[in-house]
Amino acid sequence: MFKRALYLQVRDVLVERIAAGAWKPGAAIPNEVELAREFGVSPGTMRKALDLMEAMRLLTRRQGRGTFVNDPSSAELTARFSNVRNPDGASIVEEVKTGEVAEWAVSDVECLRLHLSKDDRVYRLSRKRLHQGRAYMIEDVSMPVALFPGLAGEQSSSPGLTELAGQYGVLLGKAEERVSVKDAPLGVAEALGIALGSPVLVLDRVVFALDGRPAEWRMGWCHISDGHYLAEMK
Amino acid sequence: MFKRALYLQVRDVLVERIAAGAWKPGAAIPNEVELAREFGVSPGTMRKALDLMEAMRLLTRRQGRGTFVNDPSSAELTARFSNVRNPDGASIVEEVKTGEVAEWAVSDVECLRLHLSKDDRVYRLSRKRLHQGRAYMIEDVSMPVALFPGLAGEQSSSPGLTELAGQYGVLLGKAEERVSVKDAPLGVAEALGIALGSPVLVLDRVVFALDGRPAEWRMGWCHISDGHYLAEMK
DNA sequence: AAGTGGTCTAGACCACTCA
DNA sequence: GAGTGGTCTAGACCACTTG
Repeated sequence: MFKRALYLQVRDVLVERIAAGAWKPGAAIPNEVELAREFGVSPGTMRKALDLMEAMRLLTRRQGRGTFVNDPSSAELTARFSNVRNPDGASIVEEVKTGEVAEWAVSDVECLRLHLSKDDRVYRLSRKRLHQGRAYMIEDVSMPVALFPGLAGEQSSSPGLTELAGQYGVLLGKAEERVSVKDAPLGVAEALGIALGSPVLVLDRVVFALDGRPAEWRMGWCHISDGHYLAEMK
Repeated sequence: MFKRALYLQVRDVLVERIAAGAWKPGAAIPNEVELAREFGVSPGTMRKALDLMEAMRLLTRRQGRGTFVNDPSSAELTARFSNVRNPDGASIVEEVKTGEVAEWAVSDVECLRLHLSKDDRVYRLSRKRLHQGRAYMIEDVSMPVALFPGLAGEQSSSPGLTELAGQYGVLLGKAEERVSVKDAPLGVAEALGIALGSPVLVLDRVVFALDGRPAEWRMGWCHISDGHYLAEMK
């Protein structure tokens, strides 16, 4: 018989509580000893559970103040998966134009990237990112219907992934991005205002939820004259 | 008066012990209670220090067996900073041709990337990476003389950074890589066997030691027909 | 059976924040 | 001064590996 560590069980309950919205972003949660009493575990065990949640970027603890639920749609957490940078290394301050959301049957690539079956469905939309009035990236985005049910009907122009994730109780974990160089096809070249066949960075990214389910697949075609893509490795 | 946490002080001593080679890669270190006794701290404090070192990839602990020093030149730790991948996502099995090592005065870019002063000196070398007999990347590498004193004299064809770091007691931490697209200049095009002006991925990478000092700057020009650069974000 | 790391407990005291 | 998280202690017992 397999016995899951107590601090992991405690963490999972607390994570679920945040995903369900029982504790709102920005709010303080009960202090460590109180939580330990509620769960019937020792303070050390509760502390270890909270340590893990801080590492998952769900909580922020401040000595003398308390423990707070992070806002997943905060600038910091939203920028976490955007690696396009200015020459000086700063994140690009940008304007985003989002197209309409529509529901479709999955394509083969979507099956692969989003770990779906042939008969699953996805929402698709496209975006254009501008910097100083010039388009520098266009994106095709796909999200599983299963994770964001009823998305298409609700809002014609969708907010970003992090806002959606917050609304639907999907907690985001890691992302994987495949970067390559391709010649710009016609639609891309027109949208970015560059010559047909100019080389562009192709950014093929999947964002995963904390439980490992893929939450978003995005193909980006990016033309930055002076900037770069920044990868950090630990 | 500022008091550094005990477990951090303990960790620093242990890290220094590994850097100095007092504990060899692959060897087991004393068990937790013995180490705790030696340092005059409680087992819990020693455990926290060891936890941190495991997160720094310096140690591996195995329940029932013991705690072992990681080999920094192992395949796993060496591949950590190489993000070029095959279409199937696997790391490219490769052959490397390394040029001669020579000592130079720093250039402006080296000053910037390696955090050096105008009058510091660096070792430079170049490499060519082959896959199935074809060159897919050429690299210009610079390393501070201060971190690897006497490198040029010792060996004409240098081993990789991870081996050097092991020899010189430099423990590697994180890396930052700037990725962009450029037209291949003459030397690059010739070396890679592509047309002059073909677009290539430019990989501008700095590897940092655990203490934050830059240990290596590498400019790579990479042409992969079907593969990609893989970035993971946590 | 002996030895290791992994988990869990139940406290104590310190450092910081804020009213 | 009251309340919070951060550190530290000194044990106990469990799960796993090896001889």
